[in-house]
Amino acid sequence: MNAIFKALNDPTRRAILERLRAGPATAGAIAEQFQFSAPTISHHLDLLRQADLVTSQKQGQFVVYTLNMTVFDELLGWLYQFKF
Amino acid sequence: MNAIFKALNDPTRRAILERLRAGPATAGAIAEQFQFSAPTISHHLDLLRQADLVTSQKQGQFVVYTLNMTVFDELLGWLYQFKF
DNA sequence: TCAATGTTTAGGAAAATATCTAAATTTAGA
DNA sequence: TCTAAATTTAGATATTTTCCTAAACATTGA
Repeated sequence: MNAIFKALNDPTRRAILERLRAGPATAGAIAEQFQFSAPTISHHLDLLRQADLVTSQKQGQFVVYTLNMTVFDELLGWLYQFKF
Repeated sequence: MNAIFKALNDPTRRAILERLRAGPATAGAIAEQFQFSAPTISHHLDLLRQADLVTSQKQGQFVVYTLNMTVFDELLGWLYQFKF
């Protein structure tokens, strides 16, 4: 839970998640959309992966990142305790 | 949105929210449940209030904090974009 | 009015975070 | 095999965050 909220507590990382809604993308393609350096984006992706919000698969020299929806269920479960 | 995720990115603050599920409580009553000093808890409550996750009313020398559920809807809305 | 109680504000120290550049690693392809 | 491209790792710095103690503020009630 800690890792999830930590990962979500950054506008760039949330924007990356929103980008991945459109489908998987390579680290480079993701980095292009932001003004930050590739290492900075790589670090953000690492935090998202630590929270299991994304998965990554190496494809040749590329690394493809994919949104992992299952973690959102855990988050929704936490939030719903406040609704009822 | 930023303020909400910032407020939720701390285990003590999340515990405070869970405490308030049981009903409103004074700053002092909340502080008693944790090992931290009163000023520290006061600061956490301030961040929760900035995110509008709680409201506060002064009642005499006490300040009563109440969970504000309406913000959770905003959060749920953000999360649901990933589900569909 | 004065002392006690509840809470917040101020100021500061230690730890965590976000960012950068430079360097290392891995793979593709000439 | 060598070079170029994609990505990550390492190391450094600036900012933010969390926590503390001391002080200030506000309210109650003797």
